[in-house]
Amino acid sequence: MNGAGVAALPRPPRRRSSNPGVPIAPPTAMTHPTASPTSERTAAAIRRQFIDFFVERGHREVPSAPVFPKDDPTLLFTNAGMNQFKDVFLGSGSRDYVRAVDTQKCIRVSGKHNDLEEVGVDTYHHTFFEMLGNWSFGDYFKEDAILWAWELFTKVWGLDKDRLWVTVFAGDAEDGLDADEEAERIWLEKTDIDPTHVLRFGKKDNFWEMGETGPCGPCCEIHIDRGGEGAPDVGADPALGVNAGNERFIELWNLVFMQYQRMDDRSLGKLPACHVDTGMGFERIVSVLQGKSSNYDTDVFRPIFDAIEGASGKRYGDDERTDIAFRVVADHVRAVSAAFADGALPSNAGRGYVLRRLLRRASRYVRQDLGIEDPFLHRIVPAVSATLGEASGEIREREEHIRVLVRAEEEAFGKTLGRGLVHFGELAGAVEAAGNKVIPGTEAFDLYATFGFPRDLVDLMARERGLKVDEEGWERARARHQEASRSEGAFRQILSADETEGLPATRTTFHEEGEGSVRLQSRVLLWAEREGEEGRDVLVLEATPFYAESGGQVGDKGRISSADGSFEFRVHDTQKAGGVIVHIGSSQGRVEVGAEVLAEVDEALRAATRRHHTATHLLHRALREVLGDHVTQQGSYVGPDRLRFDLSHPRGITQEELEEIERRVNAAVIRDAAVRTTVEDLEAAKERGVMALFGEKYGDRVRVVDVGGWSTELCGGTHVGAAGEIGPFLIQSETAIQAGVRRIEAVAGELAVAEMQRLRRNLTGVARALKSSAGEVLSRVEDLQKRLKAARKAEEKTSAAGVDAAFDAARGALTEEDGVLVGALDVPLDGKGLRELASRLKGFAPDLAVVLVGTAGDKVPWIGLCQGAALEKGLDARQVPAFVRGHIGGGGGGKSELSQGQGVRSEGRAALLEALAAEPLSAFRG
RNA sequence: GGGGACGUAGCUCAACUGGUAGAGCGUCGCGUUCGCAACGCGAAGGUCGAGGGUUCGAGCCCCUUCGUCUCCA
Repeated sequence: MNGAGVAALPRPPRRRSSNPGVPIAPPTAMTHPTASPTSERTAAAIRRQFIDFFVERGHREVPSAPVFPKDDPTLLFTNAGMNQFKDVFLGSGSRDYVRAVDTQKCIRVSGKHNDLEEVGVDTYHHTFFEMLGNWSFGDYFKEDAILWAWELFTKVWGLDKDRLWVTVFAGDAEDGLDADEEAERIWLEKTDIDPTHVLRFGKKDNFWEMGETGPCGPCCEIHIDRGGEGAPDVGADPALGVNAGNERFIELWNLVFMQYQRMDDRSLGKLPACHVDTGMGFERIVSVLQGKSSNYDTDVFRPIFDAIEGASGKRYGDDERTDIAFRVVADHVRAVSAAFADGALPSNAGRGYVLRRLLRRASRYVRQDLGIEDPFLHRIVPAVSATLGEASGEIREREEHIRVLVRAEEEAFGKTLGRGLVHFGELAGAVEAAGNKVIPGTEAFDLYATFGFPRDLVDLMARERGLKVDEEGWERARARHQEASRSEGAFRQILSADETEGLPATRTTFHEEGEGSVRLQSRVLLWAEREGEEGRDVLVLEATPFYAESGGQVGDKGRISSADGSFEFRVHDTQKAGGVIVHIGSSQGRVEVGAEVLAEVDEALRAATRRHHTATHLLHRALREVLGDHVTQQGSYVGPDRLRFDLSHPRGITQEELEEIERRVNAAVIRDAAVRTTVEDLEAAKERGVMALFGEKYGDRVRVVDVGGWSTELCGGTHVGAAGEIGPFLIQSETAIQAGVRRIEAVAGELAVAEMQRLRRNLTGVARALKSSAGEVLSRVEDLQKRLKAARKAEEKTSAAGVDAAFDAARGALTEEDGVLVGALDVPLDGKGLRELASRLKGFAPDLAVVLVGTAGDKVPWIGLCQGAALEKGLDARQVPAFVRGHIGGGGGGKSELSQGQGVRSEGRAALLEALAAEPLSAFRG
């Protein structure tokens, strides 16, 4: 996804390699060359000044959205300020304000503008950053946006006009768009900018699109010339100046004017309302205002570097290698701290996997370049919390939780690394043993694909042993792996851009009292069949009683039908697309837009879900009471079939604690307190200590669900009327899902009864099988185990005695032929006994050619033993199987010294022994 | 979602092309010692993650499944 912020992000020098002749100016002399920021120029002050500037101009200050969007699977992380307003731009959602200002926490780990491997290596890439932005939703447009930006830059912050450059859209023939002369005129006529500093650029630089489809429009970028050698008007030079990809001219602010809508067929339509979306990279503006050449030299990072210096004993600025490590650690710990604070967890898939990779990358730099093996990153978390806490209170509040997660990941990485080192040792040893110097690429790649070793680490380890990695082989293996891993596109929008156009937010009635909460007459606004996708048709109504998946509660199921029976829609799932509720399911018959239909939620399922939802609140409360206040919700699932609750807790929950939790929830149910739902101001609710979930985005007016004053929580889900409706509550399992995070699964109501009956059935079944009672099962099993063990022991003893006896008998039964003991023995031993007897015989005489025939049920195990002089005479135990098979079937095999097998026709046993007795050595000859 | 690797004693790991499941650490007992550390001797401890298949025979091969790690998307 693209965003206004893309342009505001530090831009990699695009033409660095292809155009090495471009002189990169040393970014030095600046407007405010102070060594330490004055109080007006601290990062915190700058952030405040931006927000205040726009608040004074009628903007609502809104908090940053979580760093990853909970309800938008198309987006791994929030990567631009506009993400949280996407629904407004699409027209499917609305706000009760038309001007907003904020600083948005963003994470970018991939994409054309950002390569993770570059972060830290240079001095301006980040995975985590803040994006300052002001917004207009159908309110002011180009003139105000441009004039305010100019005022903030030149009047409030006092940036030198001669150093500022502006770009406007030059038009595009393919899209039939003219240049943005309106914006250009505003710059030239209404500001005092040097007219030669206004430049036109094409679609690539100055036309912004949200995605493949959707709102879009021209934009203006404000760049600054940070100075250096050369003429002052070098900015207009396409090879040297603005947008040329150098470090002298950097972009500060992108003002996007949304006025078009890109349709499915790539054509452009007019947007009903025009919006303004701006983005300014916070870390970068701070570096400019503080007169630093790098974002990392500002007080955004200094306290973090102090912490790294304190913990590592190294100093930033001493050495390029350690400097890179400093920047990587600072950046990555910022990113994961923000994500963990919002409720993300490290894992091996999706965004959790990205976070894990960030931690491992940082951890690797710590090991390689700071030379520290012990867990280190978690010690940096407090400094991150101190610097980011200002803009993101949840990081400060959850500092301890973040530390636990970071530390656990570091330790886990240490383990994986250890296993990989062993593997590498074997690999390198094999290469050396073969007298080679090159490690095959495919096998080296295994270290990467299986143990997570980065390429440079493999190279390093190889060099240390005087080896190198086969470059081409590695590349081939990588290409193969990538090919094999490719899968079809995963995410898709529920509704296309064309379908979304003009759809108002759906009115919902599931919170209403009585009938309307599950049954409602309404009009069809959209109905679309999905060719080739069974059960994925979509239906949108004007109003609906269906609850769309949100806050862990699953979407409702049910049916929507017309009165005359000509149309029926089975709803399998309900989802939200912005403010639009989308029913997903399968259609029978046809329906027109505007037709009246009856929407009916499956009440039984809804009732079960309600029980589980209210039970989840009670469980949350009980967990905090029993385990402590560090317990926070990490995620949840509330469905008709069960409830799942993930919580932060550093260790396993004991049986006693689980029982106590279960007791407290059930006690609350028995008290049968009324469940009261109120709608109040978010701030007021927080004031009185209502539990809010981290990472959850709330509007200004929130629903508070209160169960008997015992549990109060912000929640938009559906609940029972009184606690007693929940019925029995039963915890089914408690497991670890991540370090520091436990998962509880439970059921309530009829399902709990069914579950208890199932458990009882199992227990009584076991008791019956043991001819015992439920109460005595345990001691009975313990007793049985004891007896079983004793019986096994006894059996072993008799078997050992049997071997002893057979051994004694064997010595007498064998005859000597040319110095070799030969013979066939009929012994009452099973396979295992035979092997023991064989090993004793081996030690008994150096020269042997003996066949042992045992017995085991209806099978006939046997062993052929041949050693010493017998081998020299050309006898071979490998011949025995064929000889034996002739009499008793089955098979077998082995080596010249010893072969073994089992016959399946015991009736041939006597004949076999007879044949062996007559001519023992024939079994060993071909 | 797809590819790869790993699940063996309380812990860390072995076990050749299928042929008697082992080592180190830890635990327990005995001995040496006033005691401890250390050492010596000995013992206990295993559904080889689970289920199915191939085979005379499976920890090892095949399939399914669960868990963990890892890469790609």
